[in-house]
Amino acid sequence: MREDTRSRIQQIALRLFTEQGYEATSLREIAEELGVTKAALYYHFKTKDDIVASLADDRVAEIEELLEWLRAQPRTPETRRELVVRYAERLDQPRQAELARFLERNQTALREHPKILRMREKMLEVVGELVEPGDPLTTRIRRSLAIFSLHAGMWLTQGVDAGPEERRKATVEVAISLLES
Amino acid sequence: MREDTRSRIQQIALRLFTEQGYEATSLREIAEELGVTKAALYYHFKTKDDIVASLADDRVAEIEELLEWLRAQPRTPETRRELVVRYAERLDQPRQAELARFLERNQTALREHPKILRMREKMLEVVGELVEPGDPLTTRIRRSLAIFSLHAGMWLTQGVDAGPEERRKATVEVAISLLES
DNA sequence: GTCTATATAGAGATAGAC
DNA sequence: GTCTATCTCTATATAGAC
Repeated sequence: MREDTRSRIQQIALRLFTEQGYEATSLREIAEELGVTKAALYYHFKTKDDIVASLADDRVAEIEELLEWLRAQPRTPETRRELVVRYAERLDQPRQAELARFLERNQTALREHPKILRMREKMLEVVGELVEPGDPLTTRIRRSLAIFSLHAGMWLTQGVDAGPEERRKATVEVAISLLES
Repeated sequence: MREDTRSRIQQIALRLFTEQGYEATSLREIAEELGVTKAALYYHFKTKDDIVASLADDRVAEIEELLEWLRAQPRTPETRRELVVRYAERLDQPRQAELARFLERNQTALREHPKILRMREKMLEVVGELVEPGDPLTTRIRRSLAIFSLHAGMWLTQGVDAGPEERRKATVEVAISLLES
């Protein structure tokens, strides 16, 4: 039982956008990998932009879910640690990892996309929940960097002689240490 | 006494590539801002790719200079701190800042560009000089993150009620703290 | 060193048949 | 839901005059 075509388009587009870049990937390429013609894509998505929008939606939903959870918790060090762990877990799912990579790597090309702006806002809100108004600037930077480092973590340890699980654990450990002070 | 056209092309291209993305910026736009025709650009640069190459060269040269200095020093905590300070100073020059932003934001579009590959190698070499073979994985991550955080620093503190100098100082402080352990 | 004019290619998108 | 065929636009790049 194969997946519906719409999902397959998203999946292939996501991979190609991530590998080659959004602008550098044509609808022809996507169609070819899917084994259909360009015109077929237009039945499922009104524009190329719509494909991006559908992808960004998934990521925004994930962040919003985390944000909702976060706001329902007391603002304690334990909550912040728990957020980092949850964030890392979500980011560890292959689909979310690829989505995040795509969105990071194509910031410029997508800079004015409404869905991307919304995602950026949501991320700022997450970081906002991690700090108090009176916190020093260095604390703000460190806490933001905690989230940021989860995205960078696997990249930073590439080429190191260690398994993915070990690398993941080390990344989370560093992120958590960035929450202190 | 106006600058030579070649430099002006680089300058305008760098700004547009950074603002809009490499693929999204056409030679027509660059020529228009410069006040000449597309054809004139081709006198100064053989291809669009050549413009990128000339830009990347500047950045690679800067990193290589730092790397040379670094390799001439003893591998001590003091040297690492000094590197972070020097790196931050270089990154604080407007041209290097813009170059770095351009190269970061267009990683995907430029992923196979020889000059970009070279730059990535050089960055890995810098990080390599900051760690010892026996260091734990978390140390590796933290030290890499120190450099990384200098790039992210100003972005992470955007919207915060603090002057650029204060933000810069705080960023360097966090970066240096990441070197410990 | 910059121009006009043009070649060539590929993009996103649509119409209408099946 | 997918096809063929085609429109329109814009891109990189080049030739050759001035």
